[in-house]
Amino acid sequence: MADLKPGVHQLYLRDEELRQGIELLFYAYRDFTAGPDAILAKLGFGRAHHRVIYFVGRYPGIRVGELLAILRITKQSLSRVLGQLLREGYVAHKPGPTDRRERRLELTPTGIELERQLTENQRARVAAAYRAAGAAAVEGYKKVLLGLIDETDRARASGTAPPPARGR
Amino acid sequence: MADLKPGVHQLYLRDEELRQGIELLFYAYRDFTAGPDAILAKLGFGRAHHRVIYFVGRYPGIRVGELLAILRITKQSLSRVLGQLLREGYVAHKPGPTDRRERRLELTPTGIELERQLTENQRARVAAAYRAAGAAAVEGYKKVLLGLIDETDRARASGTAPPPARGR
DNA sequence: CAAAATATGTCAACATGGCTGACGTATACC
DNA sequence: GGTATACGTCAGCCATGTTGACATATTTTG
Repeated sequence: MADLKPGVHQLYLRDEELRQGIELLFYAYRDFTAGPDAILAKLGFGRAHHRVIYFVGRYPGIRVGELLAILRITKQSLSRVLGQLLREGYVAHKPGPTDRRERRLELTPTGIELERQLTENQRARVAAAYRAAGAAAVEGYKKVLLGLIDETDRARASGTAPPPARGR
Repeated sequence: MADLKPGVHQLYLRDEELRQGIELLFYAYRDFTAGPDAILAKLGFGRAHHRVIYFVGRYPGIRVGELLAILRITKQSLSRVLGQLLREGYVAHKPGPTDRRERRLELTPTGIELERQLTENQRARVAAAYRAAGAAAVEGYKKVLLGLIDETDRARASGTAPPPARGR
């Protein structure tokens, strides 16, 4: 019963370590989305609306196709929420400057206000976690998360890619 | 156009920094769940089934109520997926050792095999990210994620809490 | 022991947000 | 002038969350 072989022991540690990495992500995401969800529910919106508002706010002038690539959902799914946001005046669109087939999206003042309110919640949570963990930990956090992201999207996620709506 | 006031500049950096922290979580979660989702789809299961299988595998003998607390969903929602998993032979239950109202859940051999298959995908992803980032970064990753989790669940998420199904 | 509390399940109805497939329109490009 | 592209829409399906009400078995408590 004593003295497990080191190989076995290491395997156990490794599994525990990896499972913890998995679970932390689950719990963090679960709690991270809870705040905005509550605000959205009052407006008759859902998490999908938040994502659209967030990224349109983040990249004003973004094209529909770029939004689809970021969210990784179908245009029909996007259409439902984006249509609502357009009709209810949170998002506006105008034709692209050179290619008039494009719809360049941006937040209206109402949309900006909602975005601020929603994201403030998450920003505060991240800020608190950063403060508690320290600058070195933050670097590690970013490094590991970046490694979890599909290689094709790492540039975008790390902010080293040019913003989507460059050619305005 | 030159020389922004330091206050303004810092505010900008801070916002960028926090937004990046938010987005990394979004992208990582998006890509992290994609692999298992594909496997599950073939079996007619969804992400919810994975979560149940995962945590039952993680804590054999877990009670239904504990599972609800971890997942933060209603018993009706859980019932749907758990019922399927029970009927299709991935999960089994037996009465609690002292309190026979309880249903202690565990994976069947079939369930264990599916769990392995699903989680292996994520374990590999985490392992690769850990390897690429280094041990120090991993510490930071854990520290920050832990700070993002509701305080009530930090002990559980960090593995410092006793496993739910202790009294077997 | 009877009553209350607890652990769990179930039925029914509804909302959100994914998906596929098919088809339509406007604009750009060769 | 024909093809490709950016985007939209209609219709229907599925997974998974919700609320509310009620049922059953078992434990705890006065």
